[in-house]
Amino acid sequence: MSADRTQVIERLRSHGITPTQQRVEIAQVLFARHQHLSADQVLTQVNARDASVSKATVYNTLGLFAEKGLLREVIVDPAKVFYDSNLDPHHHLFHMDSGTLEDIPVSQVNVDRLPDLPAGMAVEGVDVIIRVRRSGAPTVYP
Amino acid sequence: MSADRTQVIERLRSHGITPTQQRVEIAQVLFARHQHLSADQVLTQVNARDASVSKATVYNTLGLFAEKGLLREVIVDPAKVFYDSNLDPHHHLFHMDSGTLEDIPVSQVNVDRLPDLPAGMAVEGVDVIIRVRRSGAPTVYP
DNA sequence: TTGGGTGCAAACTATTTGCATTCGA
DNA sequence: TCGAATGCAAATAGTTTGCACCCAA
Repeated sequence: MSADRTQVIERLRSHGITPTQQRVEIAQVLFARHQHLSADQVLTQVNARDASVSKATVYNTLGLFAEKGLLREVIVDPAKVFYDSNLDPHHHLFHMDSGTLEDIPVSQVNVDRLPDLPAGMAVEGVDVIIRVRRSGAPTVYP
Repeated sequence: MSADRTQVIERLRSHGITPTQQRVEIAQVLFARHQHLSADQVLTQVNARDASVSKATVYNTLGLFAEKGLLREVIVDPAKVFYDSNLDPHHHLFHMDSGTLEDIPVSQVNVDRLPDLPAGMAVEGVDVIIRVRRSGAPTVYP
C-alpha cells in the first residue's frame, strides 16, 4: 500500500524537492494511489507505518508538495483542506454525508471554456465541485 | 446602502425566520446589494451602522440564513467562508491576489450536465470556481 | 408568559510560526 | 561543514458552544 521508495525519491528530486526522510515517508503514503487526504489523515497514516513525523512537518510538507505541483489542494469543506494525489485534470464529487471526496473524469462534465478575464489575469485553476447527499435523510456528517 | 427594513422583515418571515432586531440588521447589510462577505466583514459592517451584534450571533445568523436558503455559502478560501447574497444561479471567479470573489453569469460558463450519480444521491449544488491571479507577480494576498 | 434568540467568554480545531536541534549533500 | 529541514510548543484565526439573560409573539 505504499509507493516504491526509490521512485518516490526520484519524483521529489525531479520537482526540485530535497528528499528528506519524513518527506519520503509522507510521499509514500500519498502516492501509493490516487486519494484525497486531509493533513490530519496524512499524519495518522504516516505514523501508523513506522516513522514519526511531527504535525508541523506534515503541514509544511503538504504545502510544499502542493506548491511544487505534486499535489492538488481541494477546497470543499470549510473545516479542512484535502490533498489530492491525482494530478490528471478532473472534477470532484463531495459526499456531504460522509465528508469524503470522489473524482469525476473530465469526460463526464464538460465545461465550455472560460469567460474573458480582465487583462493581466492568469487562470490558476478551475474547480468544479458537485455536492451530493443521500436523498432521504438530510443528515449532516459528524 | 441598506435594504428597506420592512422588505427585509417580510423576506425573513417568508422563509420561516423570526425577524429579530439583530437578524434584521444583518439582513439589511447583506441584502443591500449582491455581494460576497465573510462573517467577519458582516460583523464589522453591521456594527459600523449602529446596532451592536455579537460575533456569535453573526455566525449563528449567517448559518441560519444559509440553511433557510437566503444566502449561498461559497467555499473557496480555506481560511473562511463567504456568504453570497446573489441567489441567481452563477459561478465564481476568485482573485487569489486580493482574496475577493466575483460573480460569473451562468451564460459564460456552460457545464454540460452532470454524471450519473450513485442511486439515492441528490445533488445539493454545483460550484464552479475559476481561480485567477495577476499574471506577472505570483503574489499572495496578505 | 415563555420558549426561542442573544451576548459573552471560553472552548475547539485546523493551521502557522519561532527557535533550537538535526540532517542531507 | 552549513544551510535547509524538523520538532515541539506556543500562537493564530475562524468558528462553535454553554449558559444566563432578554425579547418577540
